[in-house]
Amino acid sequence: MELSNKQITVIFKALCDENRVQIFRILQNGELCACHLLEDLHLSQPTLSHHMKVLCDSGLVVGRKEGKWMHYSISQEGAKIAMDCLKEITAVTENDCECCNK
Amino acid sequence: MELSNKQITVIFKALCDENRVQIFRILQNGELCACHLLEDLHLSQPTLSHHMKVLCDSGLVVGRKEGKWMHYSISQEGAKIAMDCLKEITAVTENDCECCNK
DNA sequence: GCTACACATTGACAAATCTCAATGTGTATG
DNA sequence: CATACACATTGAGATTTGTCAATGTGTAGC
Repeated sequence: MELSNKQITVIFKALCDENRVQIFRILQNGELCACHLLEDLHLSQPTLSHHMKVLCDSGLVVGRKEGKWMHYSISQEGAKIAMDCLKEITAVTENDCECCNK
Repeated sequence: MELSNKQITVIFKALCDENRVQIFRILQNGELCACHLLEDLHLSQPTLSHHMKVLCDSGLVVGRKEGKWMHYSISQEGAKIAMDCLKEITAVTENDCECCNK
C-alpha cells in the first residue's frame, strides 16, 4: 500500500499535539467514552471533540457509537499502518552521496 | 527511556508537512547536501533551511557539516527512537471499559 | 412531546506554522 | 582582503491550528 505525502501527514498529525499524546496515554488503559476522557483533560468539550476528530482521521483511534455515548479506543490496525509507514519513510538504500566523494 | 508528551510531538512534527515527507523520500537514496535537496523541491532556500531545522530537531535527520556544505541524512537511531515511541504510545493493556459494561 | 444528557458543529479569536525577501555568517578561492 | 558560494537567521505576511462559548443533533427517560 502506497501512501501519498498528504496521507502520511494526516496520520502523524495525531501525535503533533501534547493533548492528543495525552489522550493516547489515557486510552492505553482501554476503550473510553468522551465524557470520561474529558474528566482527565483540562479541555473544553468542543476542544476534545475537535481532537478526537483529528485522531479518528489519522486512523490511530476509532470511535464506536453506543446510544448517547461515543467510545474511543486505539486502533491496532491503524497503529500497524503508521508503524509500516514510519519504517518505510525512514528506510535508506545506503547509496553514497554524489556531492561529497565519500 | 521515557519521553514527555512535548518531546513526542517534536519527533512526529517531522512528518506533519508534505514537503518534509518529500525530503525523507529524497534522502532515502542517501546523504545529500542542502543545495541538491533544493533542486528537487519547489521551495526557497530559507524555507528549506527552516524545514531542515525541524527535521534535525526531531532526531529523524542528522546534519554533517563539511566545509561550506551541510550534508543531511536520515538517522537510523532517530528512526528507531520514533518507532519505539510509536509502538509504546499505541500499546494497549486491553482492560475493559468501565462505562460500557462489555 | 418535554427534558436532560452526550457529543458534534459553528463562529471567533489567539497562537503557531509555512513561506519568501532581505540580510547575516562562515568558508573557500583567487 | 575581496569575492563568491552555501547555508542560517530575521522579519513580515498568509495560512493553519488550537481553543472556547454558543448552538445544533441525536438519544434516553419521564
